[in-house]
Amino acid sequence: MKIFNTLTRQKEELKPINDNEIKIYACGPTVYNFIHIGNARPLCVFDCLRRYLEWRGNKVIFVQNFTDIDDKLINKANEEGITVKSVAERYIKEFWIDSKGLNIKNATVHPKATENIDAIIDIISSLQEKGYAYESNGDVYFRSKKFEEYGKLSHQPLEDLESGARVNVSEIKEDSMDFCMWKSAKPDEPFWESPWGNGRPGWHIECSAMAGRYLGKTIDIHCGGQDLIFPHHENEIAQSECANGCDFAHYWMHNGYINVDNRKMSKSLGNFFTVREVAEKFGYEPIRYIMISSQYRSPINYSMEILEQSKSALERLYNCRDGLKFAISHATEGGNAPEFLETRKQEFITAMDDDLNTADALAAIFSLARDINIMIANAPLKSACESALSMLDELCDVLGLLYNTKEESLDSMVEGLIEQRAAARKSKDFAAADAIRDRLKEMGITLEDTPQGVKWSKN
RNA sequence: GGCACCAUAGCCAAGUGGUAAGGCAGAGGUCUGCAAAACCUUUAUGCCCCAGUUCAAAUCUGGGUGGUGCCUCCA
Repeated sequence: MKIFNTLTRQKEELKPINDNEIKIYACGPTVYNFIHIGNARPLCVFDCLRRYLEWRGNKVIFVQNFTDIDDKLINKANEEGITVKSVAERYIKEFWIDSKGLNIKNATVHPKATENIDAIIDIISSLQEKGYAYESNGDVYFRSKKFEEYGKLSHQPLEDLESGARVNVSEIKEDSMDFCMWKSAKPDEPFWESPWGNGRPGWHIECSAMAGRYLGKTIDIHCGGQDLIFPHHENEIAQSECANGCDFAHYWMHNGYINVDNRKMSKSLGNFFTVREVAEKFGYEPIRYIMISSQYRSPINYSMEILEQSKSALERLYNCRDGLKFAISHATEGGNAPEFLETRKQEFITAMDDDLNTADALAAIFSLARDINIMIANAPLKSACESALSMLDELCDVLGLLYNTKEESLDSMVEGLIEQRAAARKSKDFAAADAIRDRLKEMGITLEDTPQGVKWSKN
């Protein structure tokens, strides 16, 4: 499989450190609010990456953290007059609801920053011993200029980053490009004891510490949104590589933004939509579909229109699967797996192997759906249908789609109505038949007449 | 100022040298008592513009135009 590596700015063959085992670290949410659509993209995209690698026979160790101590959490806690811990707990709970709704598989480990303070202190101490960190007024900073490779991920020499910086140089720091790893506690802030006094960790150091603790000194893939390249990931590299003396991550993957009216969706611009509010109107699955329907590095312009389109596109796939299930229940025994299954599977693999081209992979699934629909129309044998169903489910599952299971049974009242309608149709009383069909439609049950009999589905 | 990215039909979106995938929406048809679903046909002689390279360019090169992002918390 080839992956576009931000570090080298080109597609590279993925070569894991250990055969058939891939260690992935994905930066997780800062839990001070509901996640928005922009946050949902890396969640969906890298979940696909993980599912695909697993489907291809790899063991994937996937670590995604929760940032549960941070200025934004403290502000939120102060606003609401509650503790930082309760803010974190609340939004972690909300995160799980959205995450489950989007069909994101749980990571192997979901570490919290506050549960890894010891590891954070260890790495800072080690950096201090090596001369990469210095203490100032109870804060601890990283000496960016001491790390010669600083800027290698964002491909910016330090001087250029510096000249563009809009931050005022603080008297506490030796240099404007130094960044904070440990912040001394202000009154009424949560804190932990440390060699530098009471304080709390900075944002970048927690990821270095947790990646190191749960995945080792060198990991295979580190991923996140493009806006994390600088400074977050650049700083993680500096910290981890200086502390450990080896590569931090071999591959860096960054997803593109979700835009609104062609502008980046972000909290500071205030043009964001939460996953929750969108899901309440359209359901979760169209959101995931949108994330899958284009290549992960290109921008997506969010709109109601694409949500509607995604919903319709999904409907096509659901119809195909329903049709297949109906065919299976009415087919005669026997038959073999049709040849097109393997063809479409190969198309799917080729697409995914090319830097996770989910758009092309999805096209392979739609081609498969067409093949299946044509097959169904020609009274196929049972085994042919069963193997087609399992292929459809298998490929959709790699993309994490078609996960909403519809009800498979009807209550006796509805069954009675369906029988009455069948009788009415037989006696050519179409008015009565249509009345029953309309009534069931209002109840959320759609009837379709097929050569094999009536087919129903629930919304 | 530095460094990047993007521009393909009404909408979304693949394709990065060999003659425009797929989805949504639209049109016509088949099937059906009617519908629904499905299937078939159809919808860009053209991929922002201008030059150039080439037998061949959406794809490569140069120059424009328009838009965006990062350099500050951000996925």
